[in-house]
Order: sequence, then structure tokens, then C-alpha cells
Amino acid sequence: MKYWLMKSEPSAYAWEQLVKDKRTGWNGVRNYQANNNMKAMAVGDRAFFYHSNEGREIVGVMEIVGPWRLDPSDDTGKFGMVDVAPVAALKKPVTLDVIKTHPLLADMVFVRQGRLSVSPVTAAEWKAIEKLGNGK
DNA sequence: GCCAACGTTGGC
DNA sequence: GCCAACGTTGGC
Repeated sequence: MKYWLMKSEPSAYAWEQLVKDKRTGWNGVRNYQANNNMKAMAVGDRAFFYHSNEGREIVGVMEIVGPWRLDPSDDTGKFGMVDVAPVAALKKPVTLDVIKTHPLLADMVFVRQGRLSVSPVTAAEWKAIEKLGNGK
């Protein structure tokens, strides 16, 4: 299983909305690297949900429930989307500030490439964040 | 709201 | 195919 991190501005689509929706298509990505990362996802992979701009924290865990497919809202036919479902909120959101100062996490792709909206997360990083967020 | 970082576009 | 101009993202 692979791990990922996906960003959304809460004003555009918040974690709470995903919980209400139960499942959603992660559309609107218009960046090749982010798109390629989504292409590399498999159903069953896990992804953190990060609130960018407002909050600036990882708030929950999602599961990839539908494989990559073309995004109908993209006229160019280049960019796609995957389907995601909420698994659980973190008991305590993990803030960007904590991540940037954590020895295991400061070097995450998510930190290094601040503007990339879909990025891979290593198993070690995943474990460390879950520990911070859930105390396990 | 500002602006640095960086991806994309288009003229040449 | 280079690169300047432009647009967008997202932290601050």
C-alpha cells in the first residue's frame, strides 16, 4: 500500500464536507506532477487530507476508493482525478509548523515542494504523523 | 493582502 | 527549444 498527501483549501472543499459526502471525486487538479501522483495511486492506498491556507494542518485520513480517470471538467483531456472516502479524522490535527520542525518530517516532499497539491508520503513519515495525530 | 516560488504559455 | 512574461499557489 502506498501513502499520499492531498491538499485542499477549506473554503473550496473542507474535510467536514468530505465526511458529509462520504465519497468524492478529487477533481480540479491542473498540475502534471500532481496528476502523475494520482495516476500512481491504487484503490486501497491511504492519503492525508491537508487544509491549506486556512488551518495549515493535516486533519484526516482518506482511502483511495476509485482509480484514476479523466476529469470531465478538464477541456484538454490531460488531467484526471481519483475517488476518495474519509477513513477517520485525526484526534489532533498535525500542523505545518510541527511538521517543519519534526526531524522525521521536515524533509517531506510536501514541505520541500510547497505548491504541489498531491505528493507521496513514505511509510516512516506516515507512521510519524499518525503518531502525532492519534497518539499511537 | 503581499509576495516568493514555481509551473505554464507563447513569441521568437 | 529557449526564456521572458504571466498566472497561481499557499505561507506569512
